[in-house]
Amino acid sequence: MNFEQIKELTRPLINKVSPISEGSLDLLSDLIVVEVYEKGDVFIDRGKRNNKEYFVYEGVCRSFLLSPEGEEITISYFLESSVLSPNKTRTANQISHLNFQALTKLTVASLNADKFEQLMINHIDIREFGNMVLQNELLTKVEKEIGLASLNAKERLILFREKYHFLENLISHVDIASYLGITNISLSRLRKGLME
Amino acid sequence: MNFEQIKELTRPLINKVSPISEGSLDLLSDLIVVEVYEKGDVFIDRGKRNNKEYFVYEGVCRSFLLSPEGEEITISYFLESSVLSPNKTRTANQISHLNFQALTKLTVASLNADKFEQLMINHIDIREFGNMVLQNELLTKVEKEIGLASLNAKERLILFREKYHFLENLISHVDIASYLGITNISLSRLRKGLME
DNA sequence: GTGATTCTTTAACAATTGTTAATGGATTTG
DNA sequence: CAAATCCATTAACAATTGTTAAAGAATCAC
Repeated sequence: MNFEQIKELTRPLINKVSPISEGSLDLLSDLIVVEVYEKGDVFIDRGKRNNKEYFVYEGVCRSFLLSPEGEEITISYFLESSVLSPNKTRTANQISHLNFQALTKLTVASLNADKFEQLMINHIDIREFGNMVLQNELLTKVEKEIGLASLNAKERLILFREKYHFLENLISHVDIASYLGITNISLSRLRKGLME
Repeated sequence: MNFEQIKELTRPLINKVSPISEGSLDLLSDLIVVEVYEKGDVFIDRGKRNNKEYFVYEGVCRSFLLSPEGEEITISYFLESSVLSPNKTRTANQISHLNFQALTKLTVASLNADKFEQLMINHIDIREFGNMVLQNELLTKVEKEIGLASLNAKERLILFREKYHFLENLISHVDIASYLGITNISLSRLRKGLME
C-alpha cells in the first residue's frame, strides 16, 4: 500500500473522531505500517511488550482477558474504521494487560506510540484527536459499566444489538455472551425470547 | 492553607503514582486551590461545565450516574490521598458526564485542567504522572468490568472488601450495592451469608 | 462430499438475584 | 424526650440466570 492510499484510508477514520490538518495527516501517515491478520489471530498478547497505536481499516476485532476461572471475557469490540484503545490505556510500561484478537480478516494501521505521542505534544490538532479517542474510550466503558450494573441480561442484549447490530451474525456467541456478562446458554434463551 | 502546606500534602500523593521533581511540584502547587465539602455535597454535576483536575487530600467521594430508571449507580470510589479521574476522561467539551459526591467531609486540591495540560506538555515528569493516572483509571475500570462480567455478586463483594475494606462501615449500603450491580436487599443477604 | 469438529439450541433442574412488604434499629429533628 | 425519618435486615415469593447434559445445525478439514 502506498502513501496516498494510506492517507485516503486514514483521513475519514480520523476526521470522524476529530479533524486534523493535511499536514498533520501527512505526519501521521508517515508513521503508519499496515498489518494484516487472519480471523482468530491474536495480534496483541497480554504480558508481552507492545508500543504501537492502531487504526482498524477493515474487519472487526476484540479485546479480551482470562477470568480467574480461565474463561475468556470479551472486554470491547472494535469495528471497521475506528481507533483501537490508546496504547497508554492498555499497557503498563509498554507491557500489554489485554489480548486483542482479529474476529475477521483484519487490516490495521500500526504506528509507533512514542512517535505518536511526540506528534500529540507538538501538534494541537493531533493532540485533540488523541484526547477525543481517550474520551470516547472512557465513555464507552462507563456506558458498559452502567449497563452491567443496572440492566438485566435481556436489556443488555437489546442495547448490544442497537450498537453492534451486525456482529451477532458474524462472531461467536460465546464471545458475545462473555461481553454481556452471561453464559452462552442464557444468550441463546434470550435470543429466542426476543424473536416474538 | 499556605504554599508549603499544600506542597507537603501533594508530594506524597503524587509520588505514590509517579514521582516528580521539586521544581515540577512547585509548578503544580502554584495551580492548586483547596476546596472543602461536606458529607453529601455533589461537587461536580453531570451536564455542567467543569475544567478542573482534583486531588483528594482527605475523605472519600464517589462518582455516580442515574440509570435509565432514575436510580443512582455508583461508578467509582476515590479514597484519601488519591487522584480523581482526569478531566479529559469525565467530560466532553468540558461538560461533565458524571456526578461526583463527597461521602464524608472532603478536602480536595483543584487545578485548572488547561494549565495542568500545559504542564504535562512541557514537563516530562508531570506528563508521566498524568499518563500513570490515566493508566490506573483504565486499569481500575477493566478490573471492575471483569468482575461484573465474570463473577457473581458474592465474589464481587469479597473483592470489594479486599479493595475498599473500611468503606463498608462508612457509607450507605445502597451506594455500595449499586457499585456491585445488585440491590441493597441482596447485599444484606450476602453480608449475612459471609458472616459464618 | 463426508466425517469430524465446533457452535448453537433445548430441556430439566438448581442457584442466584429481584420485588414487595413488613420489622427493627439508628439517627435526626423539633 | 418523643416523633419522624432513614437505613439495614428479614421473609415470602417471583423472575432471572447458571449448570449439566443431550441433540441439532453449521463449519471445517481431508
